[in-house]
Amino acid sequence: MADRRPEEPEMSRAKRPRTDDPSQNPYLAHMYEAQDTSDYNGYNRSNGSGTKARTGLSDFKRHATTALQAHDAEDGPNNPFNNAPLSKQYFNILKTRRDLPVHKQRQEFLDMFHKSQILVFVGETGSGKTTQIPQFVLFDDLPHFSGKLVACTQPRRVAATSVAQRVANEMDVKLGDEVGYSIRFEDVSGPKTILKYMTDGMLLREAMHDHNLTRYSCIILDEAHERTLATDLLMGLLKEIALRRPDLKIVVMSATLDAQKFQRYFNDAPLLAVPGRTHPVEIFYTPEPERDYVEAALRTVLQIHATEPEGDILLFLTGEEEIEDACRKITLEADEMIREADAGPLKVYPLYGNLPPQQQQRIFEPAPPPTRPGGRPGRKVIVGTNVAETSLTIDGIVYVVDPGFSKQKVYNPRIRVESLLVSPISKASAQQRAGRAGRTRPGKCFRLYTEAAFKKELIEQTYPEILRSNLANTVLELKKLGVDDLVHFDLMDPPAPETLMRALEELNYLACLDDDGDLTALGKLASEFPLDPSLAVMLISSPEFYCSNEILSLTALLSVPQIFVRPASARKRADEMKALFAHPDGDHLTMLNVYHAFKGAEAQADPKRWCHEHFISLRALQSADNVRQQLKRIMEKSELDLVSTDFNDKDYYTNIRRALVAGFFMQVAKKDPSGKTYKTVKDDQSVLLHPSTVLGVDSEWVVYNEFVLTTKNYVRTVTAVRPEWLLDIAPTYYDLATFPKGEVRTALQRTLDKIKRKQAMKGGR
DNA sequence: GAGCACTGC
Repeated sequence: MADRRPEEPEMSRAKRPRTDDPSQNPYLAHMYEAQDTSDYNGYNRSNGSGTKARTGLSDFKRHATTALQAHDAEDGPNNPFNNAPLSKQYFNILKTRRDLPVHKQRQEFLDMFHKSQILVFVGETGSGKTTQIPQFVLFDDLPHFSGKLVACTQPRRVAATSVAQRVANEMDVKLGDEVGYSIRFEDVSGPKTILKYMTDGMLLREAMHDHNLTRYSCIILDEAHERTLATDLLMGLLKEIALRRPDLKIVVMSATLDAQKFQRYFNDAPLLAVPGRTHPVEIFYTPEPERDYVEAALRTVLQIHATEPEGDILLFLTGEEEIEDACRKITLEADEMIREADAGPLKVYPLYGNLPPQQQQRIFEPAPPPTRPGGRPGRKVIVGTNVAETSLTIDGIVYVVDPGFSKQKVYNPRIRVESLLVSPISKASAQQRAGRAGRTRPGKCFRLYTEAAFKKELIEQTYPEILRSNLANTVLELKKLGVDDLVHFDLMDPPAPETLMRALEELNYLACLDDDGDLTALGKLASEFPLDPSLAVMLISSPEFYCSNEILSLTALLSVPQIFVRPASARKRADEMKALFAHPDGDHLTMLNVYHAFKGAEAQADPKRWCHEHFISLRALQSADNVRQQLKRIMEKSELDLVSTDFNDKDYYTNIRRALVAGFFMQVAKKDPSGKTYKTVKDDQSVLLHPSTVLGVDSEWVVYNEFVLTTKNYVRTVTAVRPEWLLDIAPTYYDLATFPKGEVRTALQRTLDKIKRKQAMKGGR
């Protein structure tokens, strides 16, 4: 395969496009959609046909309006929602809005909206659903007359903010007035707001304090097919709220594939489908399975460059290292092709979440021009992770190379470990990837697997997040949301009973749930924090250990991405810098040292430079600062004291280590007698300390923040603790009467005996 | 001796 000459047009023979009935090809479906030319009831009539100027929407009857009425009101001259004169820009945008596919079905939408409390809306990309449907709702639901709001949820912050801005422009209002958004750390909405875009997690938070979501007259769940944890929980809640609140309207918006599943779930709610506006994408498969998907991907990219007409390439790989490696290799090979075969210039861009935003933006740079006038056209290649599948859309992509893999979170309830695994993608994902080739013009998608594999081996949909996660946090949230009977809570995909049991058990040990499974006072408090239960419990307990200021900082640091930067080109220097902050008792204390140094005068004088010099991520620290502020406000509201032990006190660090145990007593490992490996307590998993640790090998007992499953089982971010603290701080979990027999129990028993002897001596004196 | 896809509160 490696000796294949680039100019050989093999692809047309080996990777044959599908030739079976094209109308059955789901990827070409949009070519065959019924040409809808009906402008029902003359609704699409031209502008200015003698309709009088209308102010406001005073003669609109709620849930009995027509598309025509809304159309007239939109034509101005004044803004129907605030009576201000409409701008020229407004009318320009209005014209383009009326060209969107959803516009044709406005009346159809309203008819269904009137008849049904819950409505499922399916719209492919380019249909305009995210921007238009909420506006259609506004003109009929008239939330401002009842003092309520229409909410539209998004899985991601960027989507919530950018769509809100766009819709504010479309409605000719200032962002934050009639149209606003609400995301973590930022609420741009006010008393005038009638349409609020928000993250699904944010609406879930609101539901915790208002179980009926009474502020809202209509809730639109967008991108429901993504099945985020928050969306799944919201769907379950909304199903219940709908019964308690007949006045609440619910619209669930999704991509086509699983529409019927949503319909069924919502008691056979009516469904409205709107075609998208994309170009056909031709799909090619490999005739034989590929052994090495990275190698095959590189080969395919280079072959496209050599043989296919102008157009940019998007290649999907699984992770940062793989991507950087592939970028290097493609660049090298392309340079050779340019030298030896007069190929056009090729620019390669990596794209993954960890990339600084500035570098992420570079993918939008135009493809390079020909090296000389009249030469072969240039091309850009983007090598990206799944971010390119959902979060980011890049126009101009004509070729997609899809090896069929992505890293996915998996949860093993038996050993209570979440990990990332390179796994085959789903059919839905493959379709989404292919669709990226048809945004600006007809494109091609090269799948590096056989057609038979696609049909038989790929699952239909990626498993929803709720089936792949530790549910401790979810269960706590549900309890706080007033869902007492978890087993009968109607989720679209109920998680495995074992996963639920594990979560309940974990929360019971953390004393967030009592033995009846009811929320305790501690549990209620913990649910107020946007944190995992163990972190929340550690934070809430920290005043008892005289170090809540420090644990507050540490909790924030543990909730953001890795603060230590270690570029491949300067590993040694980075390690030397990290050593400056190292605390002999562990990584938690080391992180705290970094934070304190960062907040010191020298670093604050020029934080960017200081971080760069010390191989610290400024972004991570700034975001930790943000999180810290938010957590601090919640602590103050909950009347939790902010205290510190004097830095010169010998117990300063000891107190912090003891507080760690209060939340992480279930994440403790003990060194094996062999002295090399560790065993997790209770689960008896063999683990190694992650090589990034500052901890020496002489620590008998450690708490760890996370499990990392790669080639070996590692525990990362570890700090030394003493066994007597475990017995003292978490007596229920470390109850030796019920503790599994083994080395760990024997060691704990010895510790207990020692404590008893000491006490006896004291008492005997 | 180094393995964090992505999102969210």
